[in-house]
Amino acid sequence: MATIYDVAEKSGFSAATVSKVFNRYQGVNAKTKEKILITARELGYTPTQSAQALVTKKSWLIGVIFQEDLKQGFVHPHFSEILEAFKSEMEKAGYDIIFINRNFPNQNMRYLEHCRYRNIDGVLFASSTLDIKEAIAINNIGIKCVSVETKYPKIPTILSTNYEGSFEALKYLYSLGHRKIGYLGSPLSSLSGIERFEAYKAFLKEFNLPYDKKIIDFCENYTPQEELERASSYIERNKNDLPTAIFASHDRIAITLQKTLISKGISVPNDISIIGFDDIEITNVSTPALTTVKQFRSNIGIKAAEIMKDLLNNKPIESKGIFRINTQLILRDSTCRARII
Amino acid sequence: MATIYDVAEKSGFSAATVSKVFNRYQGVNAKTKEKILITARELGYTPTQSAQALVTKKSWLIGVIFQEDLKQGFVHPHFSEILEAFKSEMEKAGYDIIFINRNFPNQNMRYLEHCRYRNIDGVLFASSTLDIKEAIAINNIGIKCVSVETKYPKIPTILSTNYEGSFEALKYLYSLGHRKIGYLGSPLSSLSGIERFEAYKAFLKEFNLPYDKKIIDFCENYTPQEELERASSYIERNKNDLPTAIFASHDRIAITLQKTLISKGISVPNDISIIGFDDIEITNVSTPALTTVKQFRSNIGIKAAEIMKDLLNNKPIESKGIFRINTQLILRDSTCRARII
DNA sequence: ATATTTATAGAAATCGATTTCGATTAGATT
DNA sequence: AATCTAATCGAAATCGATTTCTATAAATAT
Repeated sequence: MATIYDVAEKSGFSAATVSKVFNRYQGVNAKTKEKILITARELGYTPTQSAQALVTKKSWLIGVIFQEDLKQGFVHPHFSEILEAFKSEMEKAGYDIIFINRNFPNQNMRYLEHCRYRNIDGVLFASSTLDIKEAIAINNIGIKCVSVETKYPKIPTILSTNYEGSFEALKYLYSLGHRKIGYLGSPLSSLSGIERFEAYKAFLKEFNLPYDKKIIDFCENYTPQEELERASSYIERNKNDLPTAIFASHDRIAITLQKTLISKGISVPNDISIIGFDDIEITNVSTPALTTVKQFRSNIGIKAAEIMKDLLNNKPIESKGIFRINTQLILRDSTCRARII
Repeated sequence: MATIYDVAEKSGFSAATVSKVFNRYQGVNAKTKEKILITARELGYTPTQSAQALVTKKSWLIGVIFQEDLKQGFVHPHFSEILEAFKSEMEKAGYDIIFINRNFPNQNMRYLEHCRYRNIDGVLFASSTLDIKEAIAINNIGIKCVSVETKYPKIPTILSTNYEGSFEALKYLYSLGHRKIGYLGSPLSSLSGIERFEAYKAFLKEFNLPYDKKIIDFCENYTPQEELERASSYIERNKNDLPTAIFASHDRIAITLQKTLISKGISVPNDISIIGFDDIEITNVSTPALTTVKQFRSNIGIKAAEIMKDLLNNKPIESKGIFRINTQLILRDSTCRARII
């Protein structure tokens, strides 16, 4: 592999001048520049990041800390789309994405160490299980941090309008005549889970509907197995007096609920209307297609990238708090007017 | 950030000795080692990869060249799962994954240059649109290469048993009494597409069935729009004399076909049986659930990682040809016995 | 013709590691 | 006590870039 010295020698100039050409300094003669560029091409020379990083202290690397616990990684229908948009935006600015993990063989490397090892410029948190202390530690050594889904102190976070989106969905059910509306939801350990449930409680209050524990349930984690069990037990518990509508606070459990209902001979939406949250791909494939609150995942990723770039360029950002991305209620076939009893 | 010299100074030893401790040399006194390790911990020292790479010529970085054209990236249901398994295996061995892209702002960087820039140790090709020349060029500068889906000269490739899997699916349809079996498929530009269609042709020959152009069609690319158009025109063209079964050579078009049929009042599987290929998540959500040939994506990724590790360790590998991963026919609800006419 | 700017290029130090090879020391052997 | 060995450690070169500051040459002004 050709180095800067090879280019210097062959072109007849010094390494310093070659470097200047590649870093677009002014003060290099046009002919010199051209000659250097030509020999660089001839030799197939590209500056090496490792060597650059040593002196510039910049790796042009953005770490992503991903939910490792679910073993889903890229396959996660929500995060993967956010990440794709984030990656694409950051790449346009010259950054590469790398995944920060903790399974280093030689040493018991934690996230922080991995960041140091790679000289990471910035980190995107896309995990709901990361220890707060670890996030703070990473932020504290000067690495620029942005988060999606989870809020850490002093780290800007992008979130959908969970509250407003949920409220709108519930009002829609109300407008269809539903008065007994159940809730089956995400773990309350996640911020989104909390916000969506807050909306449910506020909705009940505003419309003078009773808070009925029997028709409210939560998962404790995001595993499909548990979701299936919760959906089954939910139906079992209420089989004699089912709600006419259920707000399921994320799509996968909504679909599971819907399938379980149908398998028990309960019609969706005729017997019971269902609204989910997320608008992941399968909502369109399920029968009936699921009415849901769409999250604009690309926008979340793009916004995260914008903030990250501002941080990296030391531009002032609006706040270190929460940035909201709008949601949208998507009407499909899993909801209809409540039957008059 | 603490450097090796900080550790050296504070511990009272030289940088050379500190380095030896971190690189598990023999020939360092146990007490010395302990003292150095302790001060390293106190100072929060982690060796910096950029500096290591400069002398060791090893980046511990594996590049992934991904299908950029579809703009799907991580969201791709097939590649993302392969990639997840590959990444996980490589990380266990101490490598990090990075995405090789071609949109560098400062220079018109191509894949090869990006690899040089990052000093990549190995590359996984997971793209069906990469120019062969670019792949060869990367391989030629000594970067270890492995590919999935697409075969490049001298680069080991992992592929599912497309032929056998397709053949088995077709034989299954035959065993259900189907004699007029259509084919709606992937672009013939992809190796998988070719192999699946080869199986179809061989099947027709072996069972003495006619090759009927009217019930055979291919997409030219993988866009959902085109798939919808093809599915519609396929049905339109054959509406007076539909096949009793169709082998759709990837799941998404199978689902599209199925939905289109149902929307026209044609029952799946009663009027027409459908088998797909891939077993992506949505096959289970669609109604009826899709019978399909499952690809073991994790196994593909794991195998790719194994070969990559062997290459990186300069172990001899079995071949530079194609490694096959078995498929499995998954029976669901989109197939049934042909009606007796 | 001389003095003064202005452009341009390079010498050398530096970044943070690794690695070779020689120096030193302690321990064993005679 | 002298010699030899083995263990341990460090000086210094090196990797491939960047960046500062100085030197030189050319252009301009006096």
